[in-house]
Amino acid sequence: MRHKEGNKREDIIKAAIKIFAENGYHHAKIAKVAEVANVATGSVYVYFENKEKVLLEIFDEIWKDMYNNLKLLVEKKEVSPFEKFDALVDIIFDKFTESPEIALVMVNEQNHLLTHKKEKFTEYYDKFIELGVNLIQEGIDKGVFNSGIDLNIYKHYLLGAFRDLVNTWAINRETFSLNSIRQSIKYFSKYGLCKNCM
Amino acid sequence: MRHKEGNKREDIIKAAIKIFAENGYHHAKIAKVAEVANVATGSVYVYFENKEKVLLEIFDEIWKDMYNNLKLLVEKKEVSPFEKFDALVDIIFDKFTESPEIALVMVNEQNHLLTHKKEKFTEYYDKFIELGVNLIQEGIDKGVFNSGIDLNIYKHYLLGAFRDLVNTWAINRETFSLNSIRQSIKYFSKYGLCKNCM
DNA sequence: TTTAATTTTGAATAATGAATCAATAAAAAA
DNA sequence: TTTTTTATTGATTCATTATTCAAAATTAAA
Repeated sequence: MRHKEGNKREDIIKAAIKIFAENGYHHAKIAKVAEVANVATGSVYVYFENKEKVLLEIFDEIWKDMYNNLKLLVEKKEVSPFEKFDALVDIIFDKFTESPEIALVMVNEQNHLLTHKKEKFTEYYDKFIELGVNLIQEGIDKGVFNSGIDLNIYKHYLLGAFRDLVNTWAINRETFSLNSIRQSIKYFSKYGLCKNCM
Repeated sequence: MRHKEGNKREDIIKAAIKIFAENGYHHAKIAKVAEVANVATGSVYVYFENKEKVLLEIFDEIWKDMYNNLKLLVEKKEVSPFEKFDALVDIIFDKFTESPEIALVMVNEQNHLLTHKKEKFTEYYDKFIELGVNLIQEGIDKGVFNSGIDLNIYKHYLLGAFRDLVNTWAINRETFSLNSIRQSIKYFSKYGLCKNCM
């Protein structure tokens, strides 16, 4: 009997990220994804049930990876809440530095999926958020983070800020350096707008 | 000769906001928009060149309105930077309180339009952002806002946070009150995460 | 080799829905 | 009232593209 040759599944995912980033999910054609992946159109449907499942799979892989990184971080006892917060920012930025296309797909498509999901969105997203919230709660408990913070609201505040900034960078890379954005997020998040307010 | 009866153009816009919010722009059908607006499918194409122009018109109206409100605010000499900042937050939240559907359409579609625009996105968006940046710069100049802030980055930070929070509220209205989110944004923006850091 | 099992293919299909346009309706002017 | 002009209609067209599936290709086992 015949064996599956190469990593067609992986090739399709990579091609899909590229094409979805270029055109947006809705304007992306499966035929084009297949072409870039160097497989036949039909092969996409051997590996994935339909177009949306390809997108969901992309998100699953991304959030799974980021969740695993965050899990390692959270467990470290010797690291302070401030250092952990910076490291959390780094986990996300490192992922997007690795692939701006992923950043674009996330910014443009994740929200729509979360809002109109018929399918379950990846569990790793929820798990990631949960760990992030724990991390900040730890800082509050230790008395170094502001206790006036509503964590349920704060997590969206932070995520939203990320999304817009990463998008800004991804479509405008000559103007913004990813590193300056990374540093700015760390700064704003900690110190806020107000000078000498506390 | 015949006169245009009623406000078909307005009816179509209103219906489109509703339908785009429910299904997302890409899954929304012009036939359905026409049905909700109580006009024939063809009438949509009398008032708008194509589907995308309907969406662009929605954004134009929203940002025009918010820009005009912000303009009035910025001109007030007697109001402090802090009060102005709170008022800026209120302008956006008031718009979304007025119509959660608008919030959803903005959160889901604006980014994609900005990223992949062939058409020019509404000028009022840029103008709004510009005024917002001036407002914060004023606070820095007067010595009450943190001068370490990179405004070009901060504007996206703030907008992004808005987007995610408003979206969270719009799809999850039993859990989050719009007012608590409004207050939280004002709080986080001013004080940040860090306790006694400054 | 031959057969069998499985993968890969891509042209054909089928569904979708944006956009059109010829026909009709309504109001104003003659 | 009749004519003219403009607005409205919605069934139809037509391009697009996700998905299918029968045939071809490939490899392993017999």
